[in-house]
Amino acid sequence: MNGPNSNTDLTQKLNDFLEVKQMRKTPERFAILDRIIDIKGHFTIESLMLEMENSKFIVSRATLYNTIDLLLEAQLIRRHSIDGMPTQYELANTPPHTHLICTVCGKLKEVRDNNFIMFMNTRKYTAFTSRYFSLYVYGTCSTCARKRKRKQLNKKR
Amino acid sequence: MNGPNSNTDLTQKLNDFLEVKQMRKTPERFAILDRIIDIKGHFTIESLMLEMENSKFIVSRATLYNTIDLLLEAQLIRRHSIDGMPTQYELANTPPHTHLICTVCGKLKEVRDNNFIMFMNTRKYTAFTSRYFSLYVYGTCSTCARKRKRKQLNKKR
DNA sequence: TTTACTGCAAATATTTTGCAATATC
DNA sequence: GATATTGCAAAATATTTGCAGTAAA
Repeated sequence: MNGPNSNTDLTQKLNDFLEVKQMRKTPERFAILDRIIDIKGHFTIESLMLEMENSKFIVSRATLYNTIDLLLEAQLIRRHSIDGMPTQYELANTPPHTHLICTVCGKLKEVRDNNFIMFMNTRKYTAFTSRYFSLYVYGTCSTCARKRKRKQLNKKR
Repeated sequence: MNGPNSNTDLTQKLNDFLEVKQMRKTPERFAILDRIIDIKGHFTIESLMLEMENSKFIVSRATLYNTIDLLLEAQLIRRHSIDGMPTQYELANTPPHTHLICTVCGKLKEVRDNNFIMFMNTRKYTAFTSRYFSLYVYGTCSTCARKRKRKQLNKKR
C-alpha cells in the first residue's frame, strides 16, 4: 500500500510544499488533509466541516477555507464548480475524469474516459498554456429518465 | 439579418415557450431577453442588473433570478460555473465552445474547437442521456506567463 | 522572541423566499 | 375577476476579512 499516491506520500507532498514555501507545519493543515484522504470522493466545505467534527479535530471555518486554498495551490486537491451546487473539491491523486451531472436530481457521477484524456492531450491553444481541464456533461440519469417517462404516461391517462 | 438565430427569432422562441407552458407574457421577460441579446458575450446577474438600469427598464433582483431560470429552462441561455467567479451566463445561440480560464488574472477566453465538438458527439455514457457539456481549460494566458517570467528573472537578480 | 496562523465575529456577496401589490389573461 | 408574476425586504447560504490570542520556528 505504498504506491506513488499513498497517504504517506500525500502527507509528504504537503510537508515539502510547506517547507519550500517556508510556511508553518501546523497540526490543522495535516489533520485536514488526513480527513480529505479518508473521505474518498467529492466534498464541500460544509461536509468537510462535519467530517472534522466527527473526528474530534475541530477547526474554524476560516481555517478550513485557508487550508483548502493552500491545498489547491499545492495541487493536492481539485476544485469543481458545478451549476447550482456548492463548490465541490476532491483529492487530486486520480487522473482527471468526466463528470456526469443529472439536472433533475443533481446527482454527480464520475467516469473515467481514457479516450477523452488522450484527445485532450493533443489539444493546443494559441497564447495559452493549459494546466488542467474539467469536463462537465449535463443531462438526465437513467433513474430520473424512467421517472419522467412514467409521469408523462400518467398525464396522458 | 434574419438568420436562424436573429433577435426576432429568439423573441419568438421565448414567446412560443411561454405559450406552450401557459405562462404570462410579461414585459419584464421580453425586456430582459432583449438586454441579453444586446450584451453579446458573458454576463453575471450583477452586470445584467446594471444593463437593465442603463436601459431604463428597472426590474427587481428577484425577477432577474426568476427570469434567468426561465430562460435556462427554455434553453435560450447557458449557465457557466467557473472556479472563483460569480456564475456567468450567455446566450445559447452559438455552438458550444471551450472556455480557457487564466488562473492568474481570471480572464476568460472562448475558443471554437470543432474537432472537440465532433469528438464529444461520439461520446456515449451508460445509464445517462447527455444534453449539453461544458469544457473548462484552466491555465495561464500569454500575458500572465510573460509577467511571471519577468518576475522570476528579477528574483534571480 | 518573532510573527505566521488560528478562531471568532462581523462584513460582504450571492441566491432564495414570503408576502402584499399589480397586471396578464 | 382569478391568479401568475412582480417588487420588496428579510432570510438563508457561501465566503472573506480584521483582529486578538496562540503556537511554530
